[in-house]
Amino acid sequence: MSESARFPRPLQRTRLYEQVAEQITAWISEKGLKAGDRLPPERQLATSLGVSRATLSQALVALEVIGVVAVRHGDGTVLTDKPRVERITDAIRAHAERIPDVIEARDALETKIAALAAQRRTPEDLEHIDAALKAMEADIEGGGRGVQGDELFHRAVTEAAHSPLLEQMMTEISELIRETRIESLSQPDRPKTSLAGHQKIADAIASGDAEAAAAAMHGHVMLVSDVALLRD
Amino acid sequence: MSESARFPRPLQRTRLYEQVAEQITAWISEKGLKAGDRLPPERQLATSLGVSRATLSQALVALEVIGVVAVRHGDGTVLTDKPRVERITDAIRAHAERIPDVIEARDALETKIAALAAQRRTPEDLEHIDAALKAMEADIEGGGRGVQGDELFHRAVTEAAHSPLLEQMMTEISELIRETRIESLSQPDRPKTSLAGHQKIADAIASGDAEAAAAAMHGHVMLVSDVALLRD
DNA sequence: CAGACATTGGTGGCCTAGCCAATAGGTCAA
DNA sequence: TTGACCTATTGGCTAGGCCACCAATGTCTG
Repeated sequence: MSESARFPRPLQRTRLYEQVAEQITAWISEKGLKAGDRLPPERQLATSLGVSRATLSQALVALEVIGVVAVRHGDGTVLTDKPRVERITDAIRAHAERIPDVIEARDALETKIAALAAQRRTPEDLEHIDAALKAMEADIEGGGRGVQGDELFHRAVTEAAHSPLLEQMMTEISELIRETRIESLSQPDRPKTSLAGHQKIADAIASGDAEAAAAAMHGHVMLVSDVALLRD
Repeated sequence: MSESARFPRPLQRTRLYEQVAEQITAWISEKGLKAGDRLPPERQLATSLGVSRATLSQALVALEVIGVVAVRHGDGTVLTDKPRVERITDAIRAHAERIPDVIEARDALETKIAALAAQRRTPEDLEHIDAALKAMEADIEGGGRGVQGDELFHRAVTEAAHSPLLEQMMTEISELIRETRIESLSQPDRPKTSLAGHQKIADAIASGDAEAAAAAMHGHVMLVSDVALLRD
């Protein structure tokens, strides 16, 4: 190889790994690959792309940083669905544990999300929300705290809003929210109260009442807020 | 180390390049390096970090993707002036131009931000807001569209909210907002209307009325929304 | 002397070759 | 069935080398 000197350089100082990364993403969407699907082994991919393993590795690092794939030692390279956008999370955590900040951000995002969900939810969305509600209920009756159901519920509502940007932002702070969530649900009787709050939100969304949904969500987040603030 | 058996799941899959990247960033902030400053040559850095050049190269790719450094062939590795998190921007833009999504996200964030600003603004914050207002006014009277003043105003309000997480999120979508902003202010008479809206927001913030500030901001964002939607 | 050109040292880009380490899945004995 | 073990497969990382690029310096020419 290496007859590239022939071309007058398309103005771009494109690094090889960038081209490789683009080809890979193109290949992914072309093949319609989804989260969990595997990329070919590095050695094979490298030869089929006509680059060295080192360069391919750089491309994979780039894709990993962006959050497109997850490279697993000894296993393979797997497509990621929920990109690891932990940058913000890390930044915040590194600075200081600021629970109130998280509450504020959550309130801002989820209130709007609830309102949008009330307007846009499809029957499928309502099913998901209901399923999450039932899961949480079952867990609590069994003595659990309903943490997983709680998370499912909020994710279902977020998806029902059908707003990619807001969903992305929720994903970014989801990890921070999780911490406050666990704390909140650890309070006695809190799970039941929380469940009731969820039901109220779900009802408003189901009935298409955006204002009521927003209000219910706001109240719910504030409830969690109280608890979180107690620990200071 | 390596007593990770303590935790059932964590399973530390730290890739070498990640550690290297962290060490480099640590070294950067430790040395207080700024944009334009140079990192040591790869070979030197590699040996001093005790890794191969290939691994160091991966770390640099990661940092390049994040936007911390720019690697220049034949010249060296230079710190970038934009430690930005353009991930979202890129992701959205790559997918499709979704103006409505931006409006929604902006509404969610800025409504909350306005409310917080009303409660937390310091005298300095009010000064900044007022200065932005005046700048926009002067620009418009001079026949301009007040784009810069508009941006200044929203940034000042965001800072007045004193909420790092929300501020971070605003930064992330600021570029997307800018596009809609320019479009909106291109409409005849829109600059004046927009200025009036800003004044209303500023007054509410100054008087400490959170609800009024939120309502005013919401109305303002919706105004922009109308315009943006017109172009479809 | 001034400007164009060639040289050179330093830097990153990319490759080849190879060994190490983790994982999954099979085999076989208890 | 269960558990320990083996092994093929796959990624992780290193070493060493050659090439391309850039900037500064030196050199030649007009």
